[in-house]
Amino acid sequence: MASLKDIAEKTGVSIRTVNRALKGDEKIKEATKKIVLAAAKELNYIPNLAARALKSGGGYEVIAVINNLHEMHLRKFAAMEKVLREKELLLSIFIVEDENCCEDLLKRLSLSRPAGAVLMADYDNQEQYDLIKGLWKIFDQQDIPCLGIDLDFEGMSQVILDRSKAIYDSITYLQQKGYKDIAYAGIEGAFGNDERIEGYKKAVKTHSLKENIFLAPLAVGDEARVESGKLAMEHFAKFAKRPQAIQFFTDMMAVSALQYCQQNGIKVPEDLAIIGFDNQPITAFTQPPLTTISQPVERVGEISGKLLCDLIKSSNSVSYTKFVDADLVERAST
Amino acid sequence: MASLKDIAEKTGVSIRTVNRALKGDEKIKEATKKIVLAAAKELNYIPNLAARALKSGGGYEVIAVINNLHEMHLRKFAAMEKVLREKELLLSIFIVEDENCCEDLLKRLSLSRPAGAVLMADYDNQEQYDLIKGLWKIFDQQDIPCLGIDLDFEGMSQVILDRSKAIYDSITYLQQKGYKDIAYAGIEGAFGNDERIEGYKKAVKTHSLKENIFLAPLAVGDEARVESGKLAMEHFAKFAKRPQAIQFFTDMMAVSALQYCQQNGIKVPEDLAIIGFDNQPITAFTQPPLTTISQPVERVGEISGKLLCDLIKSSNSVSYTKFVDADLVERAST
DNA sequence: TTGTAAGCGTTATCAC
DNA sequence: GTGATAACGCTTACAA
Repeated sequence: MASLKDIAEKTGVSIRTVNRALKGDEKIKEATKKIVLAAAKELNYIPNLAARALKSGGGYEVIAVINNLHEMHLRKFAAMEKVLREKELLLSIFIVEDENCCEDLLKRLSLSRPAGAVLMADYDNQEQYDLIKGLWKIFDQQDIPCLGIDLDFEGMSQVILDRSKAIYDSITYLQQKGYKDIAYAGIEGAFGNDERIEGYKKAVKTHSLKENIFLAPLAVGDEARVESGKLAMEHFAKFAKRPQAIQFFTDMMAVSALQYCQQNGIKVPEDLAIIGFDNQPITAFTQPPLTTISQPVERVGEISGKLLCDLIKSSNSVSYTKFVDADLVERAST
Repeated sequence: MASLKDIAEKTGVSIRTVNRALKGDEKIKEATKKIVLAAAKELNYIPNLAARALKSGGGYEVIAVINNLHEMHLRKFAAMEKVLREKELLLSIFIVEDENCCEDLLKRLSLSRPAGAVLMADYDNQEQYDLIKGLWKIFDQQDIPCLGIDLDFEGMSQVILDRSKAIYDSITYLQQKGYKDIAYAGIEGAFGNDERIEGYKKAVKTHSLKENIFLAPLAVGDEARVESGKLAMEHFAKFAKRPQAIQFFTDMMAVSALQYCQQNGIKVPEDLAIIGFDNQPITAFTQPPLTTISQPVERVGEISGKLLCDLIKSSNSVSYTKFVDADLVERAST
């Protein structure tokens, strides 16, 4: 593997001059520069980033911390990695397993000091929240620039999906389609539920609708989510008049509601319009295909990558918050 | 940021001794070691990987190459990362974007030379196949131990799901449940289709069944897979007697078939039993829940991690192939 | 058991 | 314009 030294020897100039030629910005005779560049090309010179990082003090990798494995996260990874790669940063992943994760992270950091970190972890309960906040504190203490995605620790830079606006928009969309009695079915205390309710209430107010909210109790896991969809449908069935449209907390709930409708002879969207949240792969293939709210994962990843690069470069401790808009994916359930 | 030098100064011993204490494996007085370790902890010492890599030339990380983003892969990552972490290896991801991936990889390798690599990329067509094989050749040329997961380049070490056995087992299961006319619906030329057919044919022979195979044309993407499920159902509908059970190439196809049945008044499993392949999250919640074949992602990840560690350690160029058994997940569709 | 010192490839400060 | 040379933090042969 050719180094500056090799090029220097080959061309007969000093290492410093080779360096100047390669960097391009410093004063150097055109002729020398040409010769050096030719030699560099011939020797297949590739700069050694480890050496560069050593000299300049900075690490050259970004740790992505993640606990809940979803395709969504991976796609954010992908978009982020693309941005980071351009800045010659590597993306390294750290998977949160259990309550030892803080120790694990410290151990991980003892293997290499990253230039920055992204917390993509999410939480379902207080314990997890505390745990993840602990991870952030470690980065903070170590002065490692850290960006949270869909996380809201005070003082941390973050990229957040604007759930409130997303729901406001979806309710508005339903209202414009002519639906009048529009309900929201969420999950008490789940991450992002409050923001959704906020958007719902705002839309209800703006369009002078009747507020109709059902909250299922918090429970973790896919099965629980499916169960909550059924719970919601059973709740609304108790009343004389069913709502004309329901915005669900999540696709899982919505899909489950769809099944309930199928089993109980409720026609979607004629009798009841349904909107999910997340745009999971299934939703395109349900019966009928589900209208849903799509988190723009690529955009989130890209923005996060860029923001993190800025944080790494600037290294002042200001924290930024960036909101990202969701997209409404219209399908046959509305 | 504390360095060996800082610890040395604080404790009054030489850098070399600090290094020995931290490494642990060399001869050193217990007392000295204790003092040094305490100081290291107090100073929050984190080794500088750049410096280490610079000196020793060798990397401390494993690159995972991936192109098609699926939750499955991520879960393999997770299990693998756990194994690697124990060996003080970092997991770094490299996402394959396009036909420039070979150049990109070379560039990536100029940033850090990894200790090993895992190719988790999969392919749908010849071009992709060639591209990914190109990536492997780069690792091979650079003498970087490389493990393929569900990939079969000659001379490369690999961990492979035993699809043939999986299908043999599922057909046998159907036969033992009393089904007689058991069909296989696959996709011509898709990765793993031949192995599935092999297992199917073997089972047909063993149990003296009637061979009944339908192959949809190859097309890429989820929607295409769903479409092929419908194609398969339409194919089988043409005959006087529908098969009693169908093993599908993939969950997507099976789910689509399930929908077809619902729309056409075919009762599952009474009129027709259906088995998928992959155990995707949806399958637990379809109507009825789908019996499917589960790739033991955790086991695959773990085995891969261990095998890769062995490859890195031994550094001889023998290549290993390890087959992993799939699990049958029995649900209500059979 | 511990210490000295060289060197990995780069960058940057000086002096020429 | 160009070239010595020191330094980044770590590893490792060689001394002591």
